[in-house]
Amino acid sequence: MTTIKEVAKLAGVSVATVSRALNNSGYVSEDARKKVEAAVKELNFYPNEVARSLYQKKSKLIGLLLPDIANPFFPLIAKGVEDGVNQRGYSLLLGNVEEDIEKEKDYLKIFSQNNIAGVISAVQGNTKDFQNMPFVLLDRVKSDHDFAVHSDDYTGGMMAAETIVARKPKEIVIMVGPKEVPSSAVRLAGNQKVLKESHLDYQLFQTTSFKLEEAEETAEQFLEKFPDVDSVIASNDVYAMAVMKEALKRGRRIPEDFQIIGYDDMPFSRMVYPGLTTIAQPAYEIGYKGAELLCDILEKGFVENSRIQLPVTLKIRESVRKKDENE
Amino acid sequence: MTTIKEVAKLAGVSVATVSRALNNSGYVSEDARKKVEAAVKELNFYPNEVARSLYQKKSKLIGLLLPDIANPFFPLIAKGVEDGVNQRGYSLLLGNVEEDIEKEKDYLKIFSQNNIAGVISAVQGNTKDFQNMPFVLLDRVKSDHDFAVHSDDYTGGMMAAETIVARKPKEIVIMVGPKEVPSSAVRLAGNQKVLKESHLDYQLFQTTSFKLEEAEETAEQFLEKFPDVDSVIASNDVYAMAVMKEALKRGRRIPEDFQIIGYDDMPFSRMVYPGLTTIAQPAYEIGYKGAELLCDILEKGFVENSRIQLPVTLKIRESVRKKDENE
DNA sequence: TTGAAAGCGATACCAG
DNA sequence: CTGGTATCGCTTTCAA
Repeated sequence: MTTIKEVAKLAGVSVATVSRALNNSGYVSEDARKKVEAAVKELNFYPNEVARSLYQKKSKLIGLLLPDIANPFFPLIAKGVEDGVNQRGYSLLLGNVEEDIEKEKDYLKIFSQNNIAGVISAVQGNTKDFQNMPFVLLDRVKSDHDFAVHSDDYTGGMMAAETIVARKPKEIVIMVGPKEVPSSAVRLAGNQKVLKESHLDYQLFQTTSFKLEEAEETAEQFLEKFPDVDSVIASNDVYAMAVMKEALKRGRRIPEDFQIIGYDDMPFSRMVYPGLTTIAQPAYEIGYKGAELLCDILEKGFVENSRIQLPVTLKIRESVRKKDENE
Repeated sequence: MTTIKEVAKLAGVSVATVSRALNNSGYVSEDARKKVEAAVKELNFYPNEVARSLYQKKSKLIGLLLPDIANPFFPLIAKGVEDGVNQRGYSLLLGNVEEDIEKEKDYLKIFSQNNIAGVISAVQGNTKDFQNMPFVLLDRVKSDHDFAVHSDDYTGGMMAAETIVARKPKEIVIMVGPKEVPSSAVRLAGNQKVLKESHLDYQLFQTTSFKLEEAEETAEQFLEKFPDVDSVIASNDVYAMAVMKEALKRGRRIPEDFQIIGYDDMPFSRMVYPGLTTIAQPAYEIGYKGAELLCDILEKGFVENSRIQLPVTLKIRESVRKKDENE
């Protein structure tokens, strides 16, 4: 790697001048600038970020904390975050923490050791651990005063329930996401509001995780417990797909005598047969907006909207019946 | 952040002694060591990686280049890589390059600017661009002398074909992955060897991408071109699922009059109905082994096996017919 | 407008 | 065994 010193020598100026020319800071004569530019080009020079970061006490790196990169919802978020931070000249240090508090702390330490500029987290850990690092929370957001980007879970919950209500449900079961995940509770509230207003009965099935590995077993338990359920509001698309498969295996016809709606709209939800009806969260946008929000905080030091809520959309596919036109 | 200087002051020794104590390098008296440890604990000190990295010209970061993090095969690889490098004290700088040469170059530059220790890449770019960075290639491996971890594509190709051959195929079509991806050609060779030895006819359908977004359109074209195909060897699971859905939409019954085998065994392949029969690549292990290989190179400077080939396994699910027992 | 020099925080050489 | 100091590559005073 060539250094600023070599550039200075070739250009016949001091390293200070090179630095100023490169950063457009302070005065640099047109003549000096040209000489520097020529030298930079000739030597194919690009600055060492580590040295810059040491002096500035701030790197061009942003830490990304994810609960489970194998869950297809998060790669999309990651992609959005990556594009967002790249746009502003930052790169990502990856931290897949698997809902493990210790691992999260380890990563936060590593981030800090690397003079990270900020953290973007989709993990519902203790924000106290972030210490002085600026951070933005994604998706799983506590309802306090943090900077955050999330989607409209309450409306999403209502939309899911309305979709079912409008389709002659006989026996409704709501599959509720893990208690620790704040958005689960909000979605449930949305579900319940609609169901109560429609005076429809429903039952609850509490899950303990969003983990891929547990989906199939949970789906089995679910249908074991509610063998006659005909309308399911699932906790997310992964679990909806598992339930759908289990129902199909048991000979239920979808959507004729078994209908189901998921949540998230993963890339695969439209690729299965029958296509999964679901509430689409704008995962990529959540990531992208989160990145923008953090970069704004980092650069401007303040920000107009510290909480960004993104709309969800209903994707009707084949896993629910035709709408009851009499409604 | 507290620095080594503050630790030295509190411990009543020099920074040099603190450094030696922390790194177990050089001589440190028991007494001095204790004082340092006490001070470290009291101040909750941990070393700044940026400073260390500047001096050593090598950070504890490893760059990870991925073609498409939204493709469910790669998050698994990423998880394996992450666990593998974590184990050895490294962290990951993420680079999702989307099969874009320029983006790959940009990332390589960023990696270099951050004194990256090495690169793990699942992208088939030009290894010349890696310059002096040690690197390990995953999965999509050119057949030259690079360090690499990949799975046994030839055997995988044979297994896929054998699976079809043993199940009374009527009209076979092989969906061939993108020409630029080396493993596609190897798998095809494996397919063809088996098919030729069985004296079975087959047709080829060339795809141009592994991208999720193009799967559905490709699946449509595929069935448009081969409306009567009854046995498909797909290029990967994503495309297999898309074809499966398209076939189901067209009223084909799976597996009675349409059978299909995929490649990869993504997490979702077993969660769809009917379950997708496929050749499982050990994605997590590929990542993990790749990480180990790179760390060995970095630490030992050499390595016994520079190319690691992992076995693939056949996962029979419901998307193919019962085996013809007369074979 | 320029350059010399003092950091940033850690490592490692070398003299004591 | 220990501590002073040069060094890594870059930024930023400050004096000229």
